[in-house]
Amino acid sequence: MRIGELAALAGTSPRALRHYESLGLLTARRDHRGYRTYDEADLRLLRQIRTLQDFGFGLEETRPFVECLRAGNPSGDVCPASLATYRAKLAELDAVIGELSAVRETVRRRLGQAEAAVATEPGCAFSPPAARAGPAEPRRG
Amino acid sequence: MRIGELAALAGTSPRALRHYESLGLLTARRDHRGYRTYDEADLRLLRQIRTLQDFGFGLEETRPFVECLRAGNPSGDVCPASLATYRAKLAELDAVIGELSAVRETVRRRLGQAEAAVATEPGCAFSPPAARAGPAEPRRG
DNA sequence: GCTGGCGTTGACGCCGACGTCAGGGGCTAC
DNA sequence: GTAGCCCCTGACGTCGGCGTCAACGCCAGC
Repeated sequence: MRIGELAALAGTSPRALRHYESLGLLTARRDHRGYRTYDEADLRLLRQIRTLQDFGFGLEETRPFVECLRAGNPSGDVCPASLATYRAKLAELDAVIGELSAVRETVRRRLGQAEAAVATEPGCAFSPPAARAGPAEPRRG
Repeated sequence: MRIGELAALAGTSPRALRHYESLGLLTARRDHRGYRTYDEADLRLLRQIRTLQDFGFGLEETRPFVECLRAGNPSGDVCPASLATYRAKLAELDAVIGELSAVRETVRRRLGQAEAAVATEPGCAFSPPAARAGPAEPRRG
Protein backbone atom coordinates (compact mmCIF):
# COMPACT_ATOMS: atom_id res chain seq x y z
CA MET A 1 0.00 0.00 0.00
CA ARG A 2 1.06 3.62 -0.42
CA ILE A 3 1.73 6.30 2.13
CA GLY A 4 -1.69 7.90 2.14
CA GLU A 5 -3.46 4.64 2.78
CA LEU A 6 -1.10 3.58 5.54
CA ALA A 7 -1.41 6.96 7.20
CA ALA A 8 -5.20 6.73 7.07
CA LEU A 9 -5.15 3.21 8.53
CA ALA A 10 -3.07 4.43 11.42
CA GLY A 11 -4.99 7.64 11.88
CA THR A 12 -2.11 9.93 11.01
CA SER A 13 -0.66 11.86 8.07
CA PRO A 14 1.74 11.12 5.22
CA ARG A 15 3.93 13.90 6.54
CA ALA A 16 4.22 12.13 9.89
CA LEU A 17 5.24 8.89 8.20
CA ARG A 18 7.94 10.66 6.23
CA HIS A 19 9.09 12.16 9.47
CA TYR A 20 9.33 8.74 11.11
CA GLU A 21 11.28 7.53 8.13
CA SER A 22 13.69 10.45 8.44
CA LEU A 23 14.36 9.25 11.98
CA GLY A 24 15.01 5.71 10.86
CA LEU A 25 11.79 4.34 12.33
CA LEU A 26 9.51 2.85 9.66
CA THR A 27 11.52 2.33 6.49
CA ALA A 28 9.77 2.01 3.12
CA ARG A 29 10.26 0.19 -0.15
CA ARG A 30 9.79 2.16 -3.38
CA ASP A 31 7.76 1.30 -6.44
CA HIS A 32 8.72 2.02 -10.05
CA ARG A 33 7.61 5.65 -9.70
CA GLY A 34 9.56 6.28 -6.54
CA TYR A 35 6.43 6.09 -4.39
CA ARG A 36 6.84 4.62 -0.92
CA THR A 37 5.15 1.25 -0.47
CA TYR A 38 4.29 -0.50 2.77
CA ASP A 39 2.94 -3.82 3.99
CA GLU A 40 1.20 -5.25 7.03
CA ALA A 41 4.41 -5.41 9.05
CA ASP A 42 4.87 -1.69 8.54
CA LEU A 43 1.34 -1.11 9.72
CA ARG A 44 2.04 -3.04 12.91
CA LEU A 45 5.19 -1.03 13.40
CA LEU A 46 3.33 2.19 12.87
CA ARG A 47 0.59 1.19 15.26
CA GLN A 48 3.22 0.45 17.87
CA ILE A 49 4.69 3.90 17.42
CA ARG A 50 1.33 5.61 17.63
CA THR A 51 0.23 3.71 20.69
CA LEU A 52 3.38 4.67 22.53
CA GLN A 53 2.98 8.25 21.43
CA ASP A 54 -0.47 8.23 22.98
CA PHE A 55 1.22 7.23 26.21
CA GLY A 56 3.46 10.29 25.99
CA PHE A 57 6.53 8.52 24.62
CA GLY A 58 8.76 10.63 22.43
CA LEU A 59 9.64 9.20 19.05
CA GLU A 60 13.14 8.30 20.20
CA GLU A 61 11.63 6.36 23.06
CA THR A 62 9.68 4.23 20.62
CA ARG A 63 12.85 3.07 18.92
CA PRO A 64 13.55 0.08 21.17
CA PHE A 65 10.04 -1.21 20.55
CA VAL A 66 10.36 -0.69 16.82
CA GLU A 67 13.68 -2.50 16.69
CA CYS A 68 12.25 -5.26 18.84
CA LEU A 69 9.44 -5.77 16.37
CA ARG A 70 11.86 -5.63 13.45
CA ALA A 71 13.95 -8.29 15.12
CA GLY A 72 11.08 -10.67 14.54
CA ASN A 73 9.38 -10.60 17.90
CA PRO A 74 5.60 -10.91 17.85
CA SER A 75 5.37 -8.00 20.27
CA GLY A 76 7.58 -4.91 20.48
CA ASP A 77 7.74 -4.81 24.24
CA VAL A 78 9.39 -8.10 25.12
CA CYS A 79 12.96 -6.93 24.55
CA PRO A 80 15.09 -5.77 27.49
CA ALA A 81 15.44 -2.27 26.09
CA SER A 82 11.68 -1.99 25.73
CA LEU A 83 11.13 -3.12 29.28
CA ALA A 84 13.71 -0.64 30.47
CA THR A 85 11.98 2.12 28.56
CA TYR A 86 8.65 1.15 30.09
CA ARG A 87 10.15 1.27 33.57
CA ALA A 88 11.82 4.59 32.94
CA LYS A 89 8.57 6.03 31.65
CA LEU A 90 6.71 4.71 34.67
CA ALA A 91 9.20 6.38 36.97
CA GLU A 92 8.92 9.57 35.01
CA LEU A 93 5.13 9.44 35.14
CA ASP A 94 5.24 8.91 38.88
CA ALA A 95 7.54 11.89 39.28
CA VAL A 96 5.46 14.15 37.07
CA ILE A 97 2.19 13.11 38.66
CA GLY A 98 3.71 13.72 42.08
CA GLU A 99 4.89 17.18 41.14
CA LEU A 100 1.62 18.09 39.53
CA SER A 101 -0.31 16.88 42.55
CA ALA A 102 1.85 18.98 44.84
CA VAL A 103 1.36 21.99 42.59
CA ARG A 104 -2.34 21.37 42.51
CA GLU A 105 -2.52 21.40 46.29
CA THR A 106 -0.55 24.62 46.46
CA VAL A 107 -2.70 26.31 43.87
CA ARG A 108 -5.83 25.12 45.60
CA ARG A 109 -4.62 26.54 48.90
CA ARG A 110 -3.72 29.83 47.27
CA LEU A 111 -7.07 30.06 45.59
CA GLY A 112 -8.79 29.45 48.90
CA GLN A 113 -6.75 32.13 50.61
CA ALA A 114 -7.41 34.62 47.85
CA GLU A 115 -11.13 33.90 47.96
CA ALA A 116 -11.12 34.42 51.70
CA ALA A 117 -9.23 37.68 51.35
CA VAL A 118 -11.69 38.94 48.78
CA ALA A 119 -14.59 37.97 51.03
CA THR A 120 -13.29 39.90 54.03
CA GLU A 121 -12.13 42.91 52.06
CA PRO A 122 -13.23 43.02 48.41
CA GLY A 123 -10.54 45.47 47.36
CA CYS A 124 -9.66 44.95 43.74
CA ALA A 125 -9.03 48.30 42.09
CA PHE A 126 -10.36 47.06 38.79
CA SER A 127 -10.74 43.85 36.83
CA PRO A 128 -8.77 43.55 33.60
CA PRO A 129 -10.18 41.60 30.64
CA ALA A 130 -10.47 37.88 31.27
CA ALA A 131 -7.54 35.58 30.60
CA ARG A 132 -7.50 32.10 29.23
CA ALA A 133 -5.52 29.15 30.54
CA GLY A 134 -3.73 26.74 28.24
CA PRO A 135 -1.74 23.56 28.88
CA ALA A 136 1.52 23.89 30.74
CA GLU A 137 3.91 22.01 32.98
CA PRO A 138 5.83 23.02 36.09
CA ARG A 139 9.30 24.41 35.64
CA ARG A 140 12.59 24.24 37.43
CA GLY A 141 11.67 21.30 39.35
CA MET B 1 18.50 48.85 41.04
CA ARG B 2 19.63 47.61 37.65
CA ILE B 3 18.66 44.57 35.66
CA GLY B 4 21.45 42.26 36.80
CA GLU B 5 20.75 42.88 40.46
CA LEU B 6 17.01 42.41 40.10
CA ALA B 7 17.54 39.21 38.15
CA ALA B 8 19.85 37.86 40.83
CA LEU B 9 17.37 38.76 43.58
CA ALA B 10 14.67 36.83 41.78
CA GLY B 11 16.90 33.95 40.83
CA THR B 12 16.68 34.51 37.12
CA SER B 13 18.54 36.19 34.26
CA PRO B 14 18.63 39.65 32.71
CA ARG B 15 17.60 38.05 29.45
CA ALA B 16 14.44 36.71 31.06
CA LEU B 17 13.56 40.14 32.45
CA ARG B 18 13.95 41.72 29.02
CA HIS B 19 11.73 38.99 27.69
CA TYR B 20 9.05 39.76 30.27
CA GLU B 21 9.32 43.41 29.36
CA SER B 22 8.86 42.58 25.68
CA LEU B 23 5.59 40.92 26.67
CA GLY B 24 4.43 43.94 28.62
CA LEU B 25 4.87 42.30 32.02
CA LEU B 26 7.43 44.11 34.18
CA THR B 27 8.05 47.57 32.70
CA ALA B 28 11.23 49.48 33.55
CA ARG B 29 12.32 53.09 34.01
CA ARG B 30 15.57 54.19 32.38
CA ASP B 31 18.50 56.07 33.88
CA HIS B 32 20.59 58.72 32.12
CA ARG B 33 22.58 56.03 30.31
CA GLY B 34 19.58 54.16 29.04
CA TYR B 35 20.00 51.41 31.62
CA ARG B 36 16.82 49.83 32.99
CA THR B 37 16.12 50.64 36.63
CA TYR B 38 13.77 48.86 38.99
CA ASP B 39 12.38 49.24 42.51
CA GLU B 40 10.83 47.07 45.20
CA ALA B 41 7.46 47.02 43.49
CA ASP B 42 9.09 45.54 40.41
CA LEU B 43 10.73 42.89 42.55
CA ARG B 44 7.34 41.92 43.99
CA LEU B 45 5.94 41.76 40.49
CA LEU B 46 8.79 39.60 39.32
CA ARG B 47 8.47 37.29 42.30
CA GLN B 48 4.80 36.88 41.48
CA ILE B 49 5.65 35.92 37.92
CA ARG B 50 8.31 33.43 38.97
CA THR B 51 6.11 31.82 41.60
CA LEU B 52 3.37 31.26 39.08
CA GLN B 53 5.86 29.91 36.59
CA ASP B 54 6.92 27.37 39.17
CA PHE B 55 3.29 26.29 39.27
CA GLY B 56 3.36 25.70 35.54
CA PHE B 57 1.64 28.91 34.52
CA GLY B 58 2.63 30.27 31.14
CA LEU B 59 3.74 33.87 31.04
CA GLU B 60 0.47 34.99 29.52
CA GLU B 61 -1.34 33.36 32.40
CA THR B 62 0.58 35.48 34.86
CA ARG B 63 -0.71 38.69 33.28
CA PRO B 64 -3.90 38.98 35.34
CA PHE B 65 -1.87 38.69 38.53
CA VAL B 66 0.63 41.25 37.35
CA GLU B 67 -2.07 43.71 36.39
CA CYS B 68 -3.79 43.08 39.69
CA LEU B 69 -0.62 43.99 41.55
CA ARG B 70 -0.11 47.02 39.36
CA ALA B 71 -3.62 48.17 40.15
CA GLY B 72 -2.48 48.69 43.70
CA ASN B 73 -3.64 45.52 45.34
CA PRO B 74 -1.43 44.14 48.10
CA SER B 75 -1.70 40.70 46.53
CA GLY B 76 -1.88 39.79 42.86
CA ASP B 77 -4.44 37.06 43.28
CA VAL B 78 -7.43 38.90 44.69
CA CYS B 79 -8.75 40.17 41.36
CA PRO B 80 -11.54 38.29 39.56
CA ALA B 81 -9.36 37.53 36.56
CA SER B 82 -6.69 36.06 38.83
CA LEU B 83 -9.21 33.88 40.61
CA ALA B 84 -10.55 32.73 37.28
CA THR B 85 -7.04 31.86 36.13
CA TYR B 86 -6.44 29.91 39.31
CA ARG B 87 -9.63 27.96 38.78
CA ALA B 88 -8.85 27.28 35.15
CA LYS B 89 -5.40 26.05 36.10
CA LEU B 90 -6.84 23.82 38.78
CA ALA B 91 -9.22 22.30 36.28
CA GLU B 92 -6.38 21.84 33.84
CA LEU B 93 -4.21 20.22 36.49
CA ASP B 94 -7.01 17.85 37.40
CA ALA B 95 -7.44 16.91 33.77
CA VAL B 96 -3.74 16.39 33.18
CA ILE B 97 -3.24 14.43 36.38
CA GLY B 98 -6.19 12.27 35.48
CA GLU B 99 -4.84 11.56 32.02
CA LEU B 100 -1.37 10.85 33.28
CA SER B 101 -2.72 8.51 35.95
CA ALA B 102 -4.69 6.62 33.34
CA VAL B 103 -1.64 6.38 31.13
CA ARG B 104 0.42 5.23 34.07
CA GLU B 105 -2.00 2.42 34.75
CA THR B 106 -1.97 1.35 31.14
CA VAL B 107 1.80 1.39 30.95
CA ARG B 108 2.05 -0.50 34.20
CA ARG B 109 -0.31 -3.15 32.87
CA ARG B 110 1.61 -3.43 29.62
CA LEU B 111 4.89 -3.74 31.43
CA GLY B 112 3.44 -6.50 33.56
CA GLN B 113 2.17 -8.38 30.53
CA ALA B 114 5.47 -8.00 28.72
CA GLU B 115 7.37 -9.26 31.77
CA ALA B 116 5.06 -12.24 32.00
CA ALA B 117 5.50 -12.98 28.30
CA VAL B 118 9.27 -12.84 28.62
CA ALA B 119 9.12 -15.15 31.64
CA THR B 120 7.11 -17.82 29.84
CA GLU B 121 8.96 -17.55 26.57
CA PRO B 122 12.12 -15.45 26.65
CA GLY B 123 12.27 -14.89 22.92
CA CYS B 124 13.92 -11.62 22.10
CA ALA B 125 16.05 -11.98 18.99
CA PHE B 126 18.56 -9.45 20.27
CA SER B 127 18.78 -6.45 22.55
CA PRO B 128 19.64 -3.08 20.96
CA PRO B 129 21.62 -0.50 22.94
CA ALA B 130 19.72 0.96 25.90
CA ALA B 131 17.47 3.97 25.48
CA ARG B 132 16.92 6.88 27.78
CA ALA B 133 13.56 8.40 28.73
CA GLY B 134 13.04 12.14 28.81
CA PRO B 135 10.04 14.25 29.84
CA ALA B 136 6.96 14.04 27.69
CA GLU B 137 3.20 14.37 27.79
CA PRO B 138 0.42 12.32 26.29
CA ARG B 139 -0.87 13.38 22.92
CA ARG B 140 -4.22 13.61 21.18
CA GLY B 141 -6.01 13.49 24.45
C1' DG C 1 45.19 54.14 27.19
C1' DC C 2 43.56 49.66 28.08
C1' DT C 3 41.09 45.95 30.37
C1' DG C 4 37.00 44.28 32.59
C1' DG C 5 32.44 44.37 33.82
C1' DC C 6 28.05 45.96 33.36
C1' DG C 7 24.56 47.62 30.22
C1' DT C 8 22.14 48.21 25.37
C1' DT C 9 19.60 46.34 20.85
C1' DG C 10 18.83 42.90 17.28
C1' DA C 11 18.73 38.54 15.66
C1' DC C 12 19.25 33.70 15.39
C1' DG C 13 19.23 28.94 17.98
C1' DC C 14 16.95 25.35 20.61
C1' DC C 15 13.57 21.49 21.50
C1' DG C 16 9.65 17.99 19.24
C1' DA C 17 6.60 16.57 16.01
C1' DC C 18 5.14 17.55 12.62
C1' DG C 19 2.15 21.51 9.27
C1' DT C 20 2.52 23.86 5.27
C1' DC C 21 4.24 25.79 1.20
C1' DA C 22 6.85 25.71 -3.21
C1' DG C 23 7.68 23.47 -7.33
C1' DG C 24 7.59 19.42 -9.70
C1' DG C 25 6.00 14.39 -11.68
C1' DG C 26 2.50 10.47 -12.64
C1' DC C 27 -1.67 8.65 -13.63
C1' DT C 28 -6.73 8.51 -14.52
C1' DA C 29 -11.05 10.31 -16.08
C1' DC C 30 -13.57 13.24 -18.85
C1' DG D 1 -5.72 18.30 -23.27
C1' DT D 2 -6.76 19.29 -18.94
C1' DA D 3 -8.59 18.82 -14.33
C1' DG D 4 -7.91 16.43 -10.21
C1' DC D 5 -5.74 13.55 -7.04
C1' DC D 6 -1.87 11.31 -5.32
C1' DC D 7 2.99 11.29 -4.89
C1' DC D 8 7.95 13.36 -4.53
C1' DT D 9 11.87 16.52 -2.26
C1' DG D 10 13.40 20.51 0.24
C1' DA D 11 12.83 23.94 3.27
C1' DC D 12 10.74 27.09 6.37
C1' DG D 13 6.95 27.89 10.20
C1' DT D 14 4.86 26.73 14.69
C1' DC D 15 4.84 27.10 19.99
C1' DG D 16 7.34 28.97 24.75
C1' DG D 17 10.81 30.79 27.19
C1' DC D 18 14.37 32.11 27.04
C1' DG D 19 20.11 31.17 25.72
C1' DT D 20 23.62 32.91 23.13
C1' DC D 21 26.11 35.64 19.98
C1' DA D 22 27.32 40.01 17.67
C1' DA D 23 28.60 44.55 17.96
C1' DC D 24 28.40 48.29 20.46
C1' DG D 25 28.37 52.03 24.71
C1' DC D 26 29.66 53.60 29.50
C1' DC D 27 32.31 53.73 33.41
C1' DA D 28 35.98 52.31 37.02
C1' DG D 29 40.52 51.08 38.03
C1' DC D 30 45.40 50.41 36.92
